[in-house]
Amino acid sequence: MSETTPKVPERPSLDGLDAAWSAVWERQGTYRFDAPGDRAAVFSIDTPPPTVSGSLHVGHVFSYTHTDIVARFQRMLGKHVFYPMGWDDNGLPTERRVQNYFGVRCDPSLPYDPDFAAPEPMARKGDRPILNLSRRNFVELCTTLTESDEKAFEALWRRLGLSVDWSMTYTTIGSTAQRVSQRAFLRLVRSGNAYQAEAPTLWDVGFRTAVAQAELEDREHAGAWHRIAFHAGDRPIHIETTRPELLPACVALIAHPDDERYQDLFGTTVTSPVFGVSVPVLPHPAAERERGAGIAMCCTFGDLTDVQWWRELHLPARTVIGRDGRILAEPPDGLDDQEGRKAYAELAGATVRTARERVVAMLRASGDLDGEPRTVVRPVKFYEKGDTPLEIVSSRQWFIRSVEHQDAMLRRGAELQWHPAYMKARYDDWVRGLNGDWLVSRQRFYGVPFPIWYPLDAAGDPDYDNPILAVEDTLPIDPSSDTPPGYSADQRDQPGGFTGDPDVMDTWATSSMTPEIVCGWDSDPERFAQTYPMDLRPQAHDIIRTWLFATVLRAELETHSLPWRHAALSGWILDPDRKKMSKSKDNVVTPMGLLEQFSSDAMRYWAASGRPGTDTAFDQGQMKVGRRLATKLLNASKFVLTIGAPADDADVTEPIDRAMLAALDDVVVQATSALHEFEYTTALERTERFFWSFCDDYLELVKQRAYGVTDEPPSPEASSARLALRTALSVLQRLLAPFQPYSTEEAWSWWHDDSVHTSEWPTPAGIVADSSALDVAGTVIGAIRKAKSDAKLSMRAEVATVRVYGTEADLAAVDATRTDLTAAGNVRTFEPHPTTEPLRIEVELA
RNA sequence: GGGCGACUAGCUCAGUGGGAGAGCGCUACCUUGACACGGUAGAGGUCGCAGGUUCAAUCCCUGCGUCGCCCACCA
Repeated sequence: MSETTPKVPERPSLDGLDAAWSAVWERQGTYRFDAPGDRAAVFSIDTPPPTVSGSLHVGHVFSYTHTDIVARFQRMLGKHVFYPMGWDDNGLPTERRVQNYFGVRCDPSLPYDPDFAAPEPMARKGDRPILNLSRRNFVELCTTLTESDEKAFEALWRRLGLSVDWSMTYTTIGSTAQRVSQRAFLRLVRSGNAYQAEAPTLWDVGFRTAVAQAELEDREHAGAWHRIAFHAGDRPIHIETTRPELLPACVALIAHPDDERYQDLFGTTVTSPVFGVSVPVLPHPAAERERGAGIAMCCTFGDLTDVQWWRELHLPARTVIGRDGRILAEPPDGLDDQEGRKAYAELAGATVRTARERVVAMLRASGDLDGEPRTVVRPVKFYEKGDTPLEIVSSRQWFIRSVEHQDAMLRRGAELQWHPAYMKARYDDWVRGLNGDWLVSRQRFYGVPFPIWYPLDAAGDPDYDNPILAVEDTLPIDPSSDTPPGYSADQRDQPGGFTGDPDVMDTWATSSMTPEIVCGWDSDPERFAQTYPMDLRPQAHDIIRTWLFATVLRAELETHSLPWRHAALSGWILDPDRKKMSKSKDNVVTPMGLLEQFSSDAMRYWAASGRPGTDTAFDQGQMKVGRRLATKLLNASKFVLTIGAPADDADVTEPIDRAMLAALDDVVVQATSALHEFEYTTALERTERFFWSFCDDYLELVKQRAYGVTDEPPSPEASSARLALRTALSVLQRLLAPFQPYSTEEAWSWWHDDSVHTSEWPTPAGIVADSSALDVAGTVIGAIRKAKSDAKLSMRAEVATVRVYGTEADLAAVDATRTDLTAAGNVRTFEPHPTTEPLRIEVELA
């Protein structure tokens, strides 16, 4: 670091610092990554690319600050910090936002309109008819909107002071991400780790796409138990169901093998009411005797147990619900009864809800509804971004093998260093509970397409068993517009020609490749060697089962290693009432508004108060405190720097000065070790505590001595104080720099040419000193202050006598700091009284 | 049903096998040559409950309670 003659403003202020210093950092490339040629000298961070579907909220400010604190610490340790930013613009959230924002829908059957111009945003939902767009026009619109969102995101991050290298920014829809994602996928296909299958899959009828196990969530949903009679000859067999509309999809009744009530029925058939379909009664151990009537209606498909029975008992499929969530026009095979077909015709085209009402009416009319439906609220599976309950439909989908890698995943989880450590349990739970391979295809538009085509046979049907894989050199490709090798463009969708895979990949299938994308896995071997495996994955704990798991899986499959050494999980932001921060509230309190109101340093201070993994309350009080700390640092710096320089040959000689520096050494050790463990909260707390006592006690005590009688030349005593003050200030500015980059940079700039953020992290100076000078002086000045406060006097009030009762050591400490105490307390005389008792002070005011 | 975490002052949270802490808020006071976006002092807690281990437990062990979350089940 290069010290200069201090230039301190008349009245330091936080106002304007954010804009001024962000511009300087950008201009000077302060956070630019330069490859050192040595992996050990790099600290690489796998930043979470925030979803671009609206705006960032205070929760983002919270967790991204945590990462930045670590990045700044590592940079000051001398590491070359590899810290890119990404935007997750690919995927459903963007599509939904574009649909709602512009009032449009994608219709892939429409032709591309090259002259299409983006419509004005809708003022209110539904204020004009929905506009249908071709896939390509729709994708272009998605790109337009995300680009403007990303600009706003970057502006916020710069304002917050994230020390990312903005020259390395990536997007998950960008060509690099597409290429990496497609290349990795092709390799998985070749190695057999990706495959396609026609299978029952969880399906969101709102978005009309398959979804993965990881994207499910349970929600409390109101329904009703219906007790319905099947018929074994004249004998009614009652089942209970919450989904009577699936009655025409029933393929069997199932009871537990040991259930005495149904022994005589096993192997026989019964007839469904209304629809008159004959179905077998079968035993299966997954049937629970205690639940409902103890005998279940197995349908195509009501839930995952139905799928299990269908599979294990080799039952037929009777699909009645279409991909749009409506009852199919044609009745399923096996529904042959005339009356039954008539009944079905009344359901065709109806929504699930309407169909349910109609089936119940039919059952009531036929006398097969026993009693009235009993309402019940029970958990139902939803797609986490959807708003209708999931259905299960059979469809052709791509999967990535994960079940067979379970053990390897558990081993990787154990290798990874978790912060906090207990978060590993969530990962283990998830891996152990995997019940199927990862479904990665989505029947959507704005995403990375599968780099795959299928030959069409003479009848024009795709040959799914012999997919045509794209050539890796040509990636990224879009099979809906690019032509596969060996074919010409006019053979598209023609018998004997080819067709492109219509689907796109799940967002996680791309974002699980972020380490490979940013480190140059397939494009920059040199960078890859220097940055991968990465050092840190910071992320929120709610996406352990998705992002974290998927990234570990992909790294295992591609590079047979962990993608990073450490995972740091941050918590959520809660409302002051401890509920998860609500959207409505968040719109009122925007992050940019808060940054403007409190300053970036203040917001960062609040963020730093949330420990890793811990949910934290949104607390403007903490922001005020952070602002106070930043202001205090400016003022204390001004004071120390304007009080005058120590003599050239100055030394820290006074016991109290040495004691202060020794205590600071201790703080440096503690803060450093805490930051190494990602315990930034502890580091800040230790530093801050020292800083306030430095200002309120030490500084007040040595003030008068530091001023000195004359400035030229300063006395050895004055020099000792001045040198100690400057030494401590330098250390404190650096200790606080990761937390409060703006105020520390400002104050540092008053006496240095370089940036505090590229200066060296402080190390202990190795000062050995008896702490009693500082401790005893603190006790004495405390007693003096209390006496004055009790007497409701100014702190400047004169003290006649201070009587000190204490051991020889205590009295010696008082003697050593007598000059400082006399000046700071405005004391006339000290009277030492040797005792063996603990230190006691009597103050006699003048 | 299984698991993880939390429970300490009115609020937000540190903390340690031996003295119960910080900040905010509150009360009173102080404009002292960095700072009123400041300073000084004060009031305020049976450390969720019950057992156990220990010379000693807020801390370790067991059980329970409340809250939050994760996973599973959901005919």
